[in-house]
Amino acid sequence: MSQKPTIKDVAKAAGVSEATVSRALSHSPRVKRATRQKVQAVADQLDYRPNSLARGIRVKQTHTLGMIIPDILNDYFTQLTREIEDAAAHSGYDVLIMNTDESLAKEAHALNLMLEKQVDGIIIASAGGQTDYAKILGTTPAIFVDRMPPANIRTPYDRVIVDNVKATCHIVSQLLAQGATRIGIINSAVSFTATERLAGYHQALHDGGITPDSAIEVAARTDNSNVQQMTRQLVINQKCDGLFVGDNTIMQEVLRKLTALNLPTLQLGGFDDQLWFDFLPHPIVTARQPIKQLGQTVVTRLLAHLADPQLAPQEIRLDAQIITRQ
Amino acid sequence: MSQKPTIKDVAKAAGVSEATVSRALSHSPRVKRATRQKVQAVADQLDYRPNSLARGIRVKQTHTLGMIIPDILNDYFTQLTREIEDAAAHSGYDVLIMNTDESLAKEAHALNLMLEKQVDGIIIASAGGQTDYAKILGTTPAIFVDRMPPANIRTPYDRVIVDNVKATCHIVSQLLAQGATRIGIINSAVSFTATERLAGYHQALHDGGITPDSAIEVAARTDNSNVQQMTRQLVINQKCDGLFVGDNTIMQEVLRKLTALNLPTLQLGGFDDQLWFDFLPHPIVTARQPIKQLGQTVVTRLLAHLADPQLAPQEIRLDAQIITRQ
DNA sequence: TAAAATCTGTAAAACGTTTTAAAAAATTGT
DNA sequence: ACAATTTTTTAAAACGTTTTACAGATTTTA
Repeated sequence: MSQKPTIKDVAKAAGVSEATVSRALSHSPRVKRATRQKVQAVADQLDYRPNSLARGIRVKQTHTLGMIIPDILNDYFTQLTREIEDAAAHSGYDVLIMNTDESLAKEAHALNLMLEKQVDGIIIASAGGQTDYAKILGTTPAIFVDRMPPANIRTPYDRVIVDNVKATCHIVSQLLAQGATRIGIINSAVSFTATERLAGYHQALHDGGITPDSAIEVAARTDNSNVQQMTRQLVINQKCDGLFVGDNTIMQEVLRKLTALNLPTLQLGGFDDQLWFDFLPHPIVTARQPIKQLGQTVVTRLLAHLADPQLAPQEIRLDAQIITRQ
Repeated sequence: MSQKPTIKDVAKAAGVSEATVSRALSHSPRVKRATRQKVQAVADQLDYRPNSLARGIRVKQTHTLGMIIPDILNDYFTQLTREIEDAAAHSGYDVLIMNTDESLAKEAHALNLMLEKQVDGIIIASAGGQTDYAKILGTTPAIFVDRMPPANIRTPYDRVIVDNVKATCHIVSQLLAQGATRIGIINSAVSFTATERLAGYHQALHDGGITPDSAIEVAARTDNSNVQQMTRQLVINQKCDGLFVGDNTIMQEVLRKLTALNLPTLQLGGFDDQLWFDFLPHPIVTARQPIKQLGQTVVTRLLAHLADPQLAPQEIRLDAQIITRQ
């Protein structure tokens, strides 16, 4: 029946004031060694745990960061999340993670929730709409990672992202070097990164002296089962001997189709390396993002903004690592 | 410069008391239509968002559940997390997710944090130590999923879990039916589920009239790179023609070695189905856990306990689905 | 040993909400 | 028109902390 003990209970049991308990437990120098120990003992004995809600309301800080990701089932984002958690924990911050499922409604909900919970700052991998983040966020600091808001939206925030153009250009060039002559591209229809990856693809073709052919440039939604159809279209009808897939999740469906079609000579490239690519019959060329570094950079910058709200926003680009197999 | 608006600001701007604002925004019937609309308008205009910390401290409820998972990179747990988020959202609850990385220290930290944040209930996939959860949790309701505390620890909590014995027995029997005669097992050394899966393995051997051989029963840590060595030991030295792998993560290393060894006739079985198993040269037999149902059950039961703290704890077992390929 | 300085402790205010108790306003019945 | 009732609003208390301003001890200085 006993309710949770409060600081008042501890104070009474230790024969001391609430203020002293507070200070004793937060290792303030303003309490004698002896009393601190007495208070600590009583607190332990009662299993007292300070109510961080009450604390948060008083000190106007929660030591919590919010993180918004569009897809918790996407390996890339779970890895990124883990690195961000680590980096944050290192600085004494906790991370409240919310998954938006690529839905703008859920993203809005998540943002509101985080603001109501008074997170000190927010890390956003955007779901990609025309959201006016500045209006929603108000004075709360934020930072974007991987998925940035569209260019026509004014964002006074930092952005941390991999150089998609450069990386994609490398991958496609590598496919060309491996002998491909006609390389198709299947891109994500929604995400911010798609535009950049398409640019990189074009760059590589240009560097290789190849004229782009819009017939072999397609965009798909990740939940679209006709990715398989598109794959067939490109490799059979259009006779592509190379294929670049611009999205993690889409890659799965492409592989499913390729497995069925059994085309051992197709040159395949994609973004975001997966461990299990090693076990596939097809040697895939990928860009491995420097996820740890991304995570650390994000946290470092966000904390810097917490410390100094005047800090000018900037865009930080990191290089991906190209993985070739065989 | 402007600080976040509080209820007081809204009250002043709307020419009404704070109490009225509170009631207007929470759709209490005790405020006139006209005033509610006026208040709502002012609140919108000021971008007012109630401070849920303050609210939580007053009503002693946060409408938040905590969820503790041992490995955010393990597909099984991310999927489970997602289902739990969905189920919780459906009942108006949010989920605070924390990853323990299989570390008891991190698990303890996560538990404390959640309690301090006053979550209404906690969902635990245990990291597997001798933790006295009842002592830590105090009066906070909790429920275990997948990874339960060891049998020697008294737990007055619900437990939701798949029938590992039965599922493993099915898988191994299937491998036998497919022609395997000597099936080795590589199990996780740490997790709770390992014991049960070993039992299922023995059951299947017994059913098939085969005498177990402890030389081909090994346990590994997921971070242990000599999983590859163990694999070699079993399939080369011990001449196993079948292999059951009791853990998701360990499976990856096994596959790496098998790819190198190139043994097309080996019969392979594992727990937790992965989409990409479809793309592998080896047809793997797996148990697919009813993750959606697990998630829903967990949330339903936990909320039931919130509503009625007297509810007797019980263990709920669900059946896994066996997936055979080719 | 008195004055000054330093430690250690306390009472009360503050944080932003919700809710209780009571007052004010509107509505109803006669 | 006025009492009785019901509806709407408010002032103040409460939630569990931290912190400010102050006071009582203790130590240092001269």
